[in-house]
Amino acid sequence: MDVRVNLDDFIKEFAENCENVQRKYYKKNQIITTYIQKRNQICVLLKGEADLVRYDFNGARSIIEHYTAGDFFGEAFYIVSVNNELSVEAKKNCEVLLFSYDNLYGDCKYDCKYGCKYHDMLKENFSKIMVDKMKALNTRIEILTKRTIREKLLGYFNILSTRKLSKSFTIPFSLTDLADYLSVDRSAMMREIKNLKDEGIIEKDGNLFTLLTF
Amino acid sequence: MDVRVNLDDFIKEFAENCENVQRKYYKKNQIITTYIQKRNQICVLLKGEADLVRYDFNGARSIIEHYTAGDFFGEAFYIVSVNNELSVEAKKNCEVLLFSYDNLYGDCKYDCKYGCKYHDMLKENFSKIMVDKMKALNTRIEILTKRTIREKLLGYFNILSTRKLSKSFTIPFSLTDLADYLSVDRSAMMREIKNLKDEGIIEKDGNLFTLLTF
DNA sequence: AATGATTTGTTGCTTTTGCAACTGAAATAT
DNA sequence: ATATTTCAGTTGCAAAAGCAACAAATCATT
Repeated sequence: MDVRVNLDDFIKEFAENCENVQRKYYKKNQIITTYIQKRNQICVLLKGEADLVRYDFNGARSIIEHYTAGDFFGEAFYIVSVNNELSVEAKKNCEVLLFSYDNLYGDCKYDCKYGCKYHDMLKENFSKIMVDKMKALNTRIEILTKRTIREKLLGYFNILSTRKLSKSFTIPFSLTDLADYLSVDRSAMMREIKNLKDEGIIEKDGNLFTLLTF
Repeated sequence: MDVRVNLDDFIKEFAENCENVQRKYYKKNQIITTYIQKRNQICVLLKGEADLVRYDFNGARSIIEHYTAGDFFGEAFYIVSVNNELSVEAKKNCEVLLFSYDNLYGDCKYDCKYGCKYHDMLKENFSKIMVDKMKALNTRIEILTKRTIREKLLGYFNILSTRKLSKSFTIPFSLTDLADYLSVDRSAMMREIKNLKDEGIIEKDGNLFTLLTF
C-alpha cells in the first residue's frame, strides 16, 4: 500500500466492509473537521478537494495543506502544541471516511466482519503515512523560510515542476489560495508574478505555469 | 517512556549495553550529520546542543530545529521531498548516540546481550517520536506564517512563555540564531525588539525576555 | 591578561511588501 | 438569462524589511 492509498484496492472495500467506520458527505465550503476537540480522528478523502487552514487571531488565513482524493488527514496526524484554530474546509463537494485513532490502536469492540483486516493494514502503514505528512510539512517550511515573495513563488514552482517531471504544471488551487499558502499578500504576489512574466522567467496561462529557466 | 527520553532511565543503559549502537563525540561547530546520504540514521543527543540547519542556494541560513540533551534527530525523522542541504551542527561540544532505522526495524544480526530490548522500546515508541517531530514542525510553521517580524517574535515568545508557564523565559539560542529560526534579517529583528521594548510590550535582559502584556 | 572572534546593538538607505481600493472577468446561484 | 458572488489583475501609497556597514560589548583561546 502506498502512503497515498489506492482507492480502488483498499479504501472502497474498507468503507463498504468495516462497520467501524463512518462515511460522510460535505458540500463545498462546509467545514469537515476542526482540530481542537481531541477526538483523534483519522479521515480519508474519497472524493472532492479540501484544505487544511488556520485562521490567525487577527483573521489572516493560511493554507497548511491541500488534499485531493486518497489523502489522509485528521487530528491524529496533526497534533499541535500551540493554541490555534485549525480546520479542514471542503473546496468542492466531498466524500469522507471517518474513524478514530484510538479505535485503530485500541481493541476493536465493534463487530467488524472482516476482523478489522483494514484496520490492521492502516495500523501497519501508520508510520508511512506520518512520514508522508512530515514531507508535506517540510516542503511547506522550505517555502516559508524563503525571504522574498519571488523566492517563495519560484521555490513552490520548482517543487510542482519536479513532481510533474515537467516545466509546465498547474497550481492545485486558485491564486488567492496560493497567496494564503505562501503566506503573503495577494496583490503583492500578483505583482511579483507579473514581474516574473515580464522578465521572461515564467509563462502563465490561467492556472497553468511554465518555468522558462533552469 | 516519554518522547523526549529520560536519559538516566533509558539512553545511558542503551548506550552502554547495546552493541548495535555507536557513541560519538563532536566539538563545537562540527557537523554531526547531513541528511543527504540516505543512511536512515537515528541520533540521540546525550550531551551538548545542536541545530538542524538548512543553507539556501544563495547561502541564507535557516535554523529548523534546536536540540538539547535527550532529543532525537536524524534522517529517519526528517525525510524531505525537495533537494536541499540539511545538516545538524554542534553548537557546543556534543555526545551523540547513532544507530540506523533499518537496523531498528530489520533483524538485529549483531550480538546484543540485552536481546535488543532497547531497540524494541524505540520501535514501539517510534510513532510517538514522530508525533513529537510533527509538533516541532507545526510550531515552526505557525511562526513562519506570521507576516511581520513583530508577530513572529511575539508568536515565538508566547510559545516559550507557555512552555515555561511563566512570563519570563530565555531563548534557547543567540539572537543571531533567533533571526535564522524566524527566517528574517537580524538587524530588522533587532530593530523590532527595540520597538517592543520601547512600547513596553516586552522586557529584555540579555537572553532573558519577559512578556509584559497578556 | 591580551588577542582575536563572535555577538549585540544601531543607523541610513533602498527595496520589498502590505494595505486599500477599484475594475473587469469568470463562476455560481436564482 | 440575469443577478450575485468570487477571483484575477492593477495601482498609489505607506509601512516594513532587507542590506551594508560600523562600533561596542561579550566570549573564547592562547
